[in-house]
Amino acid sequence: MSETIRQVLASESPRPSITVCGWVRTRRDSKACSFLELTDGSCFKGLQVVVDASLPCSNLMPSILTGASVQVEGDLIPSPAAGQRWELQAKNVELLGEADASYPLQKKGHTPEFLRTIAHLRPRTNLFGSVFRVRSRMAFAVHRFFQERGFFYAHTPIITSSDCEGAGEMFRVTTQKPGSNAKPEDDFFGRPTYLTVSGQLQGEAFACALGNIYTFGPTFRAENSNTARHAAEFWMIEPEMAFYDLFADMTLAEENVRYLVQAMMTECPDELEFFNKFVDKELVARLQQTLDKPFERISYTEAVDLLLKSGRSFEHPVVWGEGLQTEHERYIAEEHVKGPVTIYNYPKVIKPFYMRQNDDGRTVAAMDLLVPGIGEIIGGSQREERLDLLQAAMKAQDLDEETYRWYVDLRRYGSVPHAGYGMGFERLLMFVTGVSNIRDVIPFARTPGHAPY
RNA sequence: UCCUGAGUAGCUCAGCGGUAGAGCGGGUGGCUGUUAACCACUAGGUCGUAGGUUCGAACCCUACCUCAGGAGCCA
Repeated sequence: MSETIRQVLASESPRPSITVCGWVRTRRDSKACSFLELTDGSCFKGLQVVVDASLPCSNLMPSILTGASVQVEGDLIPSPAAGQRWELQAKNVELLGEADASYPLQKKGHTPEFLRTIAHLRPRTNLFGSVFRVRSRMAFAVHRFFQERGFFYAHTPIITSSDCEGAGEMFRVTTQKPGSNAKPEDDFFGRPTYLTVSGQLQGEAFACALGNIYTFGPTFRAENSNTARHAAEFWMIEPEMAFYDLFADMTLAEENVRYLVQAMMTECPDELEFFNKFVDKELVARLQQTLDKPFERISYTEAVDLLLKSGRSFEHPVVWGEGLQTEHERYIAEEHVKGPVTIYNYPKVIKPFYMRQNDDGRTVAAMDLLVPGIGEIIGGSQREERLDLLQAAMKAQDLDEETYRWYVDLRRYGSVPHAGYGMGFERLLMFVTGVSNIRDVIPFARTPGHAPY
């Protein structure tokens, strides 16, 4: 049975006769021996394998090029040379799978853009191996955060007939043939159905039964968005809490981000060091500051004021009642606050019907958590729990109450104050790794005109 | 979808009207307990696609395709 390189490198003492499998990162030949740098994805570091030229298997060396897969049997000994603590003195090397000179991954000089074109091979690189190990760790940390706080994991549907208003264009789900004129009533579900853009509405039903719940699953948006921060398929974390108001919601969101940053720093030190060195030299400082300093909170109205008083000329004018533009959000997070900031109480005219109306009559209890470099990483709100006000908001936004009957029922029977938010998992990963394009934190990214794998 | 920029060797790029170049990667030889090893030689290109201008186009013009950055939409 072979061991992972992660296990081997953690050894406290030399160990005879172990077996390791992996891919050759590079081979260097010397007079008396060859050096293989072996990685198996189990950790950031590779294992140096030394193959003595006198071994029968050394005649394999010329065919062991970068990318080849091998199984090595040998003794783990302290490395006599600088650069690594342990090395594997090979007794036998078996070539499992050759990689010829056309193997696209070389020892240096690859751009993320090129690696995107070989998404099936890029996890073998330092950068993407690190990203996807971190992705796994962070996903587990998300569950831990909520489970430690007594939240229940709710599986809201992927196929849905309800449009979570304001969340964006939806992908249609149908079994009808292309070009068919069949009515929705004749389709598989007897009504138009879509891939979910949010589990929030169903999440509210579960929060109003189990108390605190969260969802964590794939989400789909058919927007023709071509930016470094948008994907057509992404993973979203959506907690929903009964008896929470907006401020409790914001506090949980802040703790959530901080917990995950802490997890990144304590659980992925090798990857963090690599990202800080090669991807974003400010990363560690920025993450540390996220832990050290409390997040600021600024109301939308205060935000508009400080933008107007900033003396900065923005491309888009700052007007109360209109959405904050990216340049405005960036100014607030990156220059004014210089750290994570939550903006809350937005004008109701720019927000969806389910957000709770404030007493001023013109704002709703909504919040966005912005982080430097990424922008919005969390968007949430306290939900409108008052039946009459919810119905009025639906009417004002021209929504058919019949479609949302079950949702309105939650206000009809034992309605309670409740709140929740959505956190973009990939945006979180961008924040904790410093990787600047969402396509590089998803294994096989889906964006407009692009789903080749 | 809009704006801007870029597509030249397997990869990263130089060349910007007059014989297609370098580094890395590959091959051969040398040297060496090496560390993105090193030295020498060598193979490798419809210069994104299609038109056009010109005696002559990788280079100038037009359209299209692809990618990137910014914007909108949002997580």
